[in-house]
Amino acid sequence: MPIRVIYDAMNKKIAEVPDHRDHAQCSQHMTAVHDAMDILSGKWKIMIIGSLSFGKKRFMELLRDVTGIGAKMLSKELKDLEDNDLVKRTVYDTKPVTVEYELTEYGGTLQEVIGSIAQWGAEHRKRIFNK
Amino acid sequence: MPIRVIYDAMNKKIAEVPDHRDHAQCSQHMTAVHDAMDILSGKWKIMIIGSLSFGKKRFMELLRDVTGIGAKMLSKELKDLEDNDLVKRTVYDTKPVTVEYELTEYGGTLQEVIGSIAQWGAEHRKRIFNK
DNA sequence: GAAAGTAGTTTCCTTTAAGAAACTATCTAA
DNA sequence: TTAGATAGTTTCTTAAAGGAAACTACTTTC
Repeated sequence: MPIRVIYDAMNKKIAEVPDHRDHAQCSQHMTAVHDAMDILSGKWKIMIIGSLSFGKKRFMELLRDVTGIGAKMLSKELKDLEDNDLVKRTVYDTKPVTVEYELTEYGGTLQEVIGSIAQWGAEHRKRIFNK
Repeated sequence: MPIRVIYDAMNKKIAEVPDHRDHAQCSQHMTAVHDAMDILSGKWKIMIIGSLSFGKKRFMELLRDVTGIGAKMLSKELKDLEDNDLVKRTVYDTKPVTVEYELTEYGGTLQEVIGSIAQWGAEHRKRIFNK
């Protein structure tokens, strides 16, 4: 809990109290961060979204594109993304079946966030290398 | 690897080739994301930065503020953040010792990123609840 | 001299994330 | 009829993250 310091008229500290105002604001912020990180954290989700931002992809294409991922992880991550309405899965009744994955419009809104993360990461990398 | 489709003058597909252009661009993007996520991922780092964005804090204060964290994790995460020049640790020669943690100027630059994550997270939460 | 506060560290344990390999089921082309 | 491609699932195993509790070492206050 953040502390709020109370001063008197002479600007002398008279008390420290838990700052519920800041705390409420801060914990709302943290909840929001947590909600987003649930979707962004882990080794693969951002890469999958990144790959899909280039257009529709089939399962096997993603398996090739997203370097290093295995079928199990890909399948699990795609399910998670679908559950969160970020990715749309379409099955075509061809033989053998074709399944296409694409970003939903909502999934597209993540690109801004990812962009902001990437931008900071790029600056950070520069900084580390020029040390 | 993304695929680039080549069309002839009649706009008929004549070939599909691996798109190294997109791939190079994309993988640079991914590296940047990865660099940033190294710092942002995990259960605690963003919360610690969030707490420190309200001002300097001492170890025990952080232990109370960052709900649920234990001393071991806090100590480890603070070291990581210090190593990355995001947090500054100052020891005062009082008895018992006082140690203060604060965001560096560079650490402050993360607030924008975290803000963008939080904003998306807040919208996401609304969306989930209004379903 | 015991209790409580400072700032941690150490040890042991559990949980979660992730990966490798084998397997299912269906279909096509050689 | 056998190999290869589609889109996965299942099982087994390892690696990494995280947590609880006890412990260090020092000092002040009761």
